[in-house]
Amino acid sequence: MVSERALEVLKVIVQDYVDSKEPVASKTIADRHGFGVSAATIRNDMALLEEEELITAPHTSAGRVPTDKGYRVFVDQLAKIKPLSSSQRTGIESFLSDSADLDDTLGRTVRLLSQLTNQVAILQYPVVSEATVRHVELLPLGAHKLMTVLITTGGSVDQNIVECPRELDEGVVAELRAHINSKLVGVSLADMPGKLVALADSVSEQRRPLVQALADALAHAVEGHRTDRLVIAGAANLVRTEHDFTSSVYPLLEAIEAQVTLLKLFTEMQWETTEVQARIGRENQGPLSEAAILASAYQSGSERTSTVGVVGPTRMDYSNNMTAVRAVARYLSKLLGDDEKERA
Amino acid sequence: MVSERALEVLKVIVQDYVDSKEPVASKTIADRHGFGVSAATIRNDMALLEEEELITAPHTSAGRVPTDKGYRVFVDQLAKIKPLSSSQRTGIESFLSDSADLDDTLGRTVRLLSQLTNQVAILQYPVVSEATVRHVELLPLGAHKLMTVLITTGGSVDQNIVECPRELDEGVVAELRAHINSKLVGVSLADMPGKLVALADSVSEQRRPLVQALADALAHAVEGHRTDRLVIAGAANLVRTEHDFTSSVYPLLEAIEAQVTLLKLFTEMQWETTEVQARIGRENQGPLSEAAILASAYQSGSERTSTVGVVGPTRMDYSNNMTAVRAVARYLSKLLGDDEKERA
DNA sequence: TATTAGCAATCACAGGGTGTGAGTGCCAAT
DNA sequence: ATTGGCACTCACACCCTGTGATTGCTAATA
Repeated sequence: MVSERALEVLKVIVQDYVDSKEPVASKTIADRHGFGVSAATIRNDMALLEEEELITAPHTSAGRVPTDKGYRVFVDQLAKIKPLSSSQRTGIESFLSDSADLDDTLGRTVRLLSQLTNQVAILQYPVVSEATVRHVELLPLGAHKLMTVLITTGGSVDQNIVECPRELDEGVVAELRAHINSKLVGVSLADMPGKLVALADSVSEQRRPLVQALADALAHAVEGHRTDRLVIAGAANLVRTEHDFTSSVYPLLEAIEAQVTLLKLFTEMQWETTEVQARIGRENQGPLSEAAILASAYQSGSERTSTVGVVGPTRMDYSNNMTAVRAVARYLSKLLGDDEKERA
Repeated sequence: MVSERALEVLKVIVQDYVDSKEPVASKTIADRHGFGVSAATIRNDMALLEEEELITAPHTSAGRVPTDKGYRVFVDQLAKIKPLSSSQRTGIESFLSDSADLDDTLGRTVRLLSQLTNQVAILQYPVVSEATVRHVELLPLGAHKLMTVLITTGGSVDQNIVECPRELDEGVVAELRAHINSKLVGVSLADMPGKLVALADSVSEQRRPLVQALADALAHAVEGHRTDRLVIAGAANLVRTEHDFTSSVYPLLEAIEAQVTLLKLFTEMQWETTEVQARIGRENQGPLSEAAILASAYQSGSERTSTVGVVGPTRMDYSNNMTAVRAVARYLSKLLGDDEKERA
């Protein structure tokens, strides 16, 4: 078992190392922090911490560096979530004031988080699967194309383009629009697949091919709606901190761009325990095994939650970044969770 | 003036250097390519090319490397736009088959271009400023929020959220919706600002604050619509080719993410001359001065064109990449330019 | 038992010297 | 105009060494 002081030593090592990027020596600790003990004593504690695999020495005559496990203990037991600095506070508040459209808001938010943390920021799109259909718009694009627009009570808008075999006139389109809306408005997205099948059967033989195509397009929109997407900002920060990764950042950046790995990770996370979760180094498989991910859930509708977070090297300022992630998640909940009133 | 053969030598130097990343020696050229002259002769030509600042020697006993000017001559006079390889052709064709919604199509396309070139691919959103308003939808989000949805004949959809001072019931919303649509449908985006001012004056004193807020939101949508956006894919490729940049890629990646530099560049480009334009190295200011940009215009509506291209190190396979950029631009023109029929 | 001082041992790293080889530049010959 | 020959240059890799930082251990101490 490690002593109380040994844990303090670990804390100091993490903080110093994150700050300086240099392995931390026993002497430095004894000198700079008020432990009131000599370097030799610190060394004994360090030997203990090393036995527990919380720190490691890059080579014989170097100071110590935290291991993944060391960071984990730091995050779980030692890191205090600092209050926001005033500059961070004003940054967030200047965002609160400006309420533009959803895409814009999410884009700004993720860029804000990236700037607050100096890391790559990741934001999962809100998913509102309990939303219902608000309106379906049909929109002719030339003589042979029709655009479907699906608007849901969740506020999302999905567009699809459908090729039409025959020429269309505005009258037919208006008629179809009215018919489709009468059948679909109020239907929940979960029930859409069934209703869409019924839709094609509800029209005359002659119109069936076209309506079938429209139904497919809408089904595609519902499906694409379910499929999560990520908004990413600050990828340049990965390059800036490149030296913190032993291998190339290429596979990491590639994985972030491909999104699938992170989406999987976000889906698997359990939010019962803590507000901000951390995945550190080898706790992640594959290309993320040299990175740390901090993530927090935000309320994106009445029940569903989505995830927002940052990705960076394991050598990052956990306290500061966890604070920022939490603040941004709360901000998003406040902004998007309001809809709850509507359904309550 | 440089001789015909000297130009051939330049061509070989560019090709070899792009391929091997090593400075190209006179002996290598004489050996590997069928010039039928000795290395000494090649050296004379190389001295000539160096005088013209088309190539340069990194140090005394090294081969030669093309300068920015050398790449320029190569691109303008020597690079043949190769036909697409069969794998490239099948890649593009497998995309043509799948027509989903606009965002999805653009996203897929830019990822395709990135894969074809192994560079960062950039796609400017289609802008259709001559579009007119097709429909305006109002959508209550809880008791105090209203979402405006602006649908244009160009097929774009913009959403905005408006805070309402007072409670709203569905009847009022429906009334407003009908009124706003009666005033705005058919108005071109260019005329929108004026019409929106008139809109607020057309309602009763009591409703004016709300309608004014809605008008502002729509104005914001029109404005945001004009503001170009970029879709980016394959940023990881910049990291992969990092060693080709003398300074860090950080400022470059930052500039690409910030978009403004590239948007400015795209706007300034003149498309009368060639189908694919190149901007090489120091021809660009600031963070792009070590990069090369290949870009081509595509038809995004009846008159307006947008731009698609790639960004990479100056040491890139210009022939192949120009081919890919041109092919993708043509594909997009075919896909989006169809609307022309509608207006003809 | 916990702490400390002292000291030998280890090892990364930077600095300096050196040799090698690749490639050029130039000159005289063709 | 082209070529063979040769001296010259210079980056780079290699090795060697000294230095300094830091630890681990041991014996003394509170």
